[in-house]
Amino acid sequence: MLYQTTSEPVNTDAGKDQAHRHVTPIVPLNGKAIKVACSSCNLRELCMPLGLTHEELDRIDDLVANRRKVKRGTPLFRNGDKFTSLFAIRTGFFKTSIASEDGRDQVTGFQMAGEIIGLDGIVNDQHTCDAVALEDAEVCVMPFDRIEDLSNEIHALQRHVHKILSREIVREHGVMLLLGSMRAEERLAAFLLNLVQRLHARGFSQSELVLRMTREEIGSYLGLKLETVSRTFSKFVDDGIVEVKQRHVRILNTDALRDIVNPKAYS
Amino acid sequence: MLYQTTSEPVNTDAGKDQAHRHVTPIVPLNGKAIKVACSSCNLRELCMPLGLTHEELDRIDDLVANRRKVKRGTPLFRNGDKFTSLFAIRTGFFKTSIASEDGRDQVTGFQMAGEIIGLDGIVNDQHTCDAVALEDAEVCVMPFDRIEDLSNEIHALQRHVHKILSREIVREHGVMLLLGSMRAEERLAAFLLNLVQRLHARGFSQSELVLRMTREEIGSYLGLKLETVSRTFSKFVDDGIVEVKQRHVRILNTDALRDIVNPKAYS
DNA sequence: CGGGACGTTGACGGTCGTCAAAATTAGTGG
DNA sequence: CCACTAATTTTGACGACCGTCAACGTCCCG
Repeated sequence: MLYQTTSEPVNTDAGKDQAHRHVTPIVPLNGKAIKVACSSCNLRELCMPLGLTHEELDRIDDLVANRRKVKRGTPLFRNGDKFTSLFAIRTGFFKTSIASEDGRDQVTGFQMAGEIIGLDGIVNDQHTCDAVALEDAEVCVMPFDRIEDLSNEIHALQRHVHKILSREIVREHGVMLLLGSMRAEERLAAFLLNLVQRLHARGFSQSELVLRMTREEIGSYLGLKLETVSRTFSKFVDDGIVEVKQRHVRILNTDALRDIVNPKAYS
Repeated sequence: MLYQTTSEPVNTDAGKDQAHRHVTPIVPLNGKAIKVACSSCNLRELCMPLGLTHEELDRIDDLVANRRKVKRGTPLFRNGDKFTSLFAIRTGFFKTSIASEDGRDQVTGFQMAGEIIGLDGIVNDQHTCDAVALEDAEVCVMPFDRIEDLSNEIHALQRHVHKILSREIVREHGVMLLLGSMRAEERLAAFLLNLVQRLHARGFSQSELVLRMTREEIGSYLGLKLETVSRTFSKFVDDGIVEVKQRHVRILNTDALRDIVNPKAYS
């Protein structure tokens, strides 16, 4: 059998069975959360620029106005909401999606700890997508006018903001390639490789992961119907490439997944 | 018949038969192009922030290091090129595309006068897509370090840069929706409506346009094969929605196109 | 005027969407 | 803790949409 019990953790690294457990918990002090401090946050290297001076680090702490908890299934923001802040994910897992007038919707991304969410709102001072927590989450609220003010003084921050925006553009180019030219198996293989790579960068296993989203949400992201996603998972299992037990996935053959994404890549 | 001769202009507005003819020509002075000046450019409202003071406008002129002509079929930049500058399109028409390792490629956008190109290069100081002129073009070269320096002093410019990046993210969300959930007819209808809307914002007709790209390039952008694009055009013609003569398109029924994109939108 | 790029159309097949039913799990309230 | 209901997932059968392959037509440019 794949796992002893389905409720058992999947991650092999002890102490990391819960997603993002390695994040410092917030200790209440007199019933109030202690001061937010990027400078002492162990996700800093993921969301903040490197190479800041000590003084700059202190000032960066002011970026975060407060933190906000978001319960699973609850929106962090919705299409049409006024845009005031970007959000850095401390813990939890989000999806962003847009809806067309006639009710179609498209998941535009899945975001995890250390990633920045809300960039879509800058252009019209209003969010154009929904961001929903797929598990209980906590985010750092960074008012955008503070970001703009501070990035005038800290050049590395200005540069960092530009890079974050540009990175999102490049990421979406990749999704366009996926949606525009890949078949179902290629899409799902690329999706799994991307997820596991990002999780690994956060200290999780390279080969095991827990999907936080439904088959339907995966399908929406990949431009497939949920039945196709399910069938494709089953095919991967038949081929011995992965083991799947509900949302627990173990990758048995990473190279096979890579070959699926890149059929004719010789090296 | 549709047009008297195929070489005749399609745009109904006299004096705008050539795309972007309304752009001020660059007058050579002593064999050298005259000084670049955003402050006197009639595309300013498209690429630059509004509401600048006179003094700020003068400084903005320094953003553009020089201009560069790009011949049809020639790249403005290529994947892997070092990133130094953003480019504002003065005249002409571009496509941007990315290639996967195994040779697939995906057109990620078509850009016209007043639009900014090169945003993908910021994150890793290196371009990640190819930008190729689809007709003879001219761009303003804006070194990105100048942009960053100047946006520290001119708040409206900083804000503007953020909005341009965010706008591109939102645009790509729309493309993802199209690629992920629309059928061929819907995709092509959305494509035509988008193109004609952008052209109209530049003073061209609301109902006629000249495609600067091949069926294959349209197909790559829309996630379709060129035959499907061609067939879908033919269907639109059969249905009396558009007239098509090669790359000349006249939209006869805009509402029908909207209905195709948004099948169940009642109002 | 000739060659090459581009576009159109037809026939056919594969991939994936649709519809349906059943199985498994998760969530809720007693 | 358990029972019950809703949500999610799996699997099958079938068909539509679009990709593939091929042939032909048109346009453009030297």
